Amino acid sequence: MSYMTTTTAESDDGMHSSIYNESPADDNIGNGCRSRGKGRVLKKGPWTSTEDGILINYVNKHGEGNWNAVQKYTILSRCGKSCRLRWANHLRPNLKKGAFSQEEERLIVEMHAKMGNKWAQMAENLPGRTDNEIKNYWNTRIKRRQRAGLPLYPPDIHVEDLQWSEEYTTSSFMGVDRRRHQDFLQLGNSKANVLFDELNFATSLLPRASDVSAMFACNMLGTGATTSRYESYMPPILPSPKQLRESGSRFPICSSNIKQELQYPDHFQNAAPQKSPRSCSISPCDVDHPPYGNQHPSHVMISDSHTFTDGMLPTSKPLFGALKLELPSFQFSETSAFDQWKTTPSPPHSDLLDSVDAYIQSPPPLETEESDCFSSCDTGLLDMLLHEAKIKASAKHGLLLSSPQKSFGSTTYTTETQIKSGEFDGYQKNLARPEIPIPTQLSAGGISSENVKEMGQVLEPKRVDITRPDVLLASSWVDQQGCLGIVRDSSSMTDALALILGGDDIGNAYMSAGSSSGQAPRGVGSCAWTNLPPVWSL
DNA sequence: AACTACTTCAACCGCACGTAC
DNA sequence: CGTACGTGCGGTTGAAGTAGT
Repeated sequence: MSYMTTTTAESDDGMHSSIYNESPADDNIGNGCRSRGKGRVLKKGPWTSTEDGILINYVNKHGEGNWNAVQKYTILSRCGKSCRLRWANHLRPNLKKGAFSQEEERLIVEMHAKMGNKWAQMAENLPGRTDNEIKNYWNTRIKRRQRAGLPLYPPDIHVEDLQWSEEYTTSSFMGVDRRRHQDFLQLGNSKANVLFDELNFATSLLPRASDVSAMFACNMLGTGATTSRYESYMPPILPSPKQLRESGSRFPICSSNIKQELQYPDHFQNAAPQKSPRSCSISPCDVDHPPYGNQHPSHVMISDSHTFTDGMLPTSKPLFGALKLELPSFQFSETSAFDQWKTTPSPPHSDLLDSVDAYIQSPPPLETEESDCFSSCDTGLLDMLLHEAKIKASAKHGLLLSSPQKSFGSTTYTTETQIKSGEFDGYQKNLARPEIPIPTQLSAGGISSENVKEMGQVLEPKRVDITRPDVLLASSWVDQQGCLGIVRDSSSMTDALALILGGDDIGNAYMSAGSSSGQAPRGVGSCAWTNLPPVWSL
């Protein structure tokens, strides 16, 4: 960075350089980021690899939290908030980068319907995803929908659901956050009964939380997780880009009858018998593929009349749009700084995106015929039905024995304890990389349980991805073989090394790791990040 | 190739809350 | 009890990238 200079300083991290900010933004230190400590001017703007390394080192040494102390203990001239943000959004282990899978998108839509712009809470339920990521995704989605003149939510999401959930869900169903909890405690009697009902509702959900955890586990497994009942949430068949393009096709609505059978996890169906209108879910065919008929009486149409209130939506304008139909997450986006860690090539999906553009730009006619729906959905629905039956049978045999480690809304579900089936053995062994790339043709062509089983076998050898930074950070070490020529940011990394290598232990370890591979020199940066010894835990 | 429009996303900002003193 | 500080959250911004002309 042009505004970076290095001078000499000392820190207890043994780094002998100081980073000063010559950015013109220096004088614009905001309230939340007051310049403190060592009389430094706090740097703003994009983070460099050097800074990342320093921060990672700090966290490994001192743990998360106490972010303002970063300035004290390192040469990093960033405010605590900035450090926390950087760590949380980009550096912490087990972060999942790349496009959202359809399952994740579905969850986001559903959660947004339930809680509104509670990005942090949503992130808790999307392991590896950050609130910022979800927020960005959602905002993008809204823009798309606005442009396309499409409803924000699939029509299955009831207005009542939103009203209810907006008011209470975050403190009952999705976990008690600080602010809502206070509201909860301060509620007068007028709301107490209602709230008590909701609490019962929420409580009734908890015993079935294993289902939810399984859902998330499946999400994390990223395969559509065919052994999960929640596979039924997935659109059974994705139209090919060509189909989309040529037909201006939409994902049809599945009939409400079928929805009743398939769309609801049991805990949704059973949880609120007196509040059935509040059930809030999305049919398999609806997620991101909104039908365009007004088939549901409570079809949510965001309009200027503020159908949504309480800031449920960030805009009062019509919120419409179609979503891109992306393949399941491929861990790292093309633009991610970490994307070069991936060892498997991204499947081409530009066609798919193109098709979505076409899809967006050519909204289908309003009339949606059921026959259309079934013509597109029928095979998928059969698959779903069959598979649903399988799932239920499997579940009875203890296929999904797990239970969440914490309540639904207050934790990130780990998958380790959730999947006991032998069918998931492969996944269990590779939890560090829960998202398994799905070949385009498979994901786009519909996934049956058998398909995914096969996929699991086929993909098995690739599951251990020791090149992922989060794996590296989470695990203690990756041997030299982990250096696969992956360059995180070779130029800046070189700078980083130049900075870090001040004769300190870290730098030495760093250097030795990078140079001992016995391979032809690729440049220091090319291996440095993959060859990190347990240096970050020094 | 140059320009413009649009999209994406990292980072910032202000505010609210919790905690320590 | 009041204040300062640390942290987390949601909204917003703007740079970089991409697509279209």
